[in-house]
Amino acid sequence: MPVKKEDRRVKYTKKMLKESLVKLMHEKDLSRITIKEICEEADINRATFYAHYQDPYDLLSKIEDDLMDNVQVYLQAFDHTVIPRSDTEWTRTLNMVTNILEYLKANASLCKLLLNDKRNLHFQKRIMLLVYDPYFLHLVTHSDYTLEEREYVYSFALTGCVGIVQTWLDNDMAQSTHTIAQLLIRLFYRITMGKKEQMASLN
Amino acid sequence: MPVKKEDRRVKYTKKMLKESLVKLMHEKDLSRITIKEICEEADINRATFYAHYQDPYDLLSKIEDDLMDNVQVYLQAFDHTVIPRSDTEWTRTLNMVTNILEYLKANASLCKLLLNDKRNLHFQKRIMLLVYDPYFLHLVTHSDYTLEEREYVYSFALTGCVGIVQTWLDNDMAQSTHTIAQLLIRLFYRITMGKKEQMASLN
DNA sequence: GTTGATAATCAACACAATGTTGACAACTAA
DNA sequence: TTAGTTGTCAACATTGTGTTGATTATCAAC
Repeated sequence: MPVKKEDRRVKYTKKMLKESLVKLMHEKDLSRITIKEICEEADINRATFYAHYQDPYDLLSKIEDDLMDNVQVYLQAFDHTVIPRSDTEWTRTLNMVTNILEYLKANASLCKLLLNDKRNLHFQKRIMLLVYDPYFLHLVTHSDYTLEEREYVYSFALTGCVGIVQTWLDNDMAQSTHTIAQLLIRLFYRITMGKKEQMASLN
Repeated sequence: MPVKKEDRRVKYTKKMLKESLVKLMHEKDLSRITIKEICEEADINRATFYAHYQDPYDLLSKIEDDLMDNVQVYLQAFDHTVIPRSDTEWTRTLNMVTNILEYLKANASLCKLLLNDKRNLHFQKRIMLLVYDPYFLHLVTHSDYTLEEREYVYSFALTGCVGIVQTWLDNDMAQSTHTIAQLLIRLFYRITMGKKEQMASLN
């Protein structure tokens, strides 16, 4: 994102403030966290906070951006314009989704904070969109839904996936990433593809 | 909720504070709204605010409760333990969902505020649960999903429905409530029912 | 109606958080 | 090493918070 290289001090300040907010969010709700607290915890002057962020919500959104960037890495190698048809292609899709879930699991503490907040679906959807949005156009053109329906069907499938990941985190990731990845893909396609497209390999 | 009858003054105070918050939320984000502002707008002393609510978030949750109560009315007459099988039963289900959507449409201004906030899925899910939770047990026992899968499938379907309503509100309710209700029911059952249960009447 | 116990409202207070300034210090690139 | 730029911070005025005890409205019982 920042084109120009960041000052060493800025890097330090931002790192400290981010860590501080995450720590505080484990203790209490964001709405009860003050800028003063964040700065005291990070041992950074409050005025410096204002030099970089508007308020705690703004800071949180930057933490979200960081996580998004990391997830993005797993998608770089994945060609989104291919609708899986062969066994090999299904395996590739499954691997990609599994990798992302593995990443969420490895960073469970932060992810639960960001993804599992019942009052904050916004971020969850952003993550899902990262994965599925490039698919959309290709998928719907192969379905038997009417044009008007397609947007809603997509919305259903996308938000549905968010719901699964939320529940998985709620259950402390009791199921394997592979199991969840399979279920995610299976349900997503069960919805987005038309009847004629239902893949035997998914059932 | 309140067993005892409320003082006339209390009714007035709560009404004013709620209206005030809703008005302010049309202007700016909840995180930027202060208790002082709410009270000035409502012309109520700040100390009185504290006598009834903790903070603006608490007040908002009470506004949500009010809306929940209203939606609940549409469900009273509806028997949740029946899985629709006959045409008549499907029509009853469709009517119930349509009625709720009509209510949301009639209160679009408030509903968009509560339901369409991308950062607040919590309330949306509450509404959906109101409708579908009683169904759950009956539905999954008739599906071909494994026991482990059922919780996730349900979560997918429920959250998916939220996504559709959000999108509908985003589109300024361009489609008829009937169209959306049909799609909601169709997709919900397409997911929650097993293959063997797929109803011809829904396609 | 009048009354008296109960409960809600509010003005005023002490304190805590906010947002901004201008002076100083650290960083970078020449 | 140095000059110019940029980041940090102490201190200030302002605004918001949460609580108290005095005051007033409500309502049930008479």
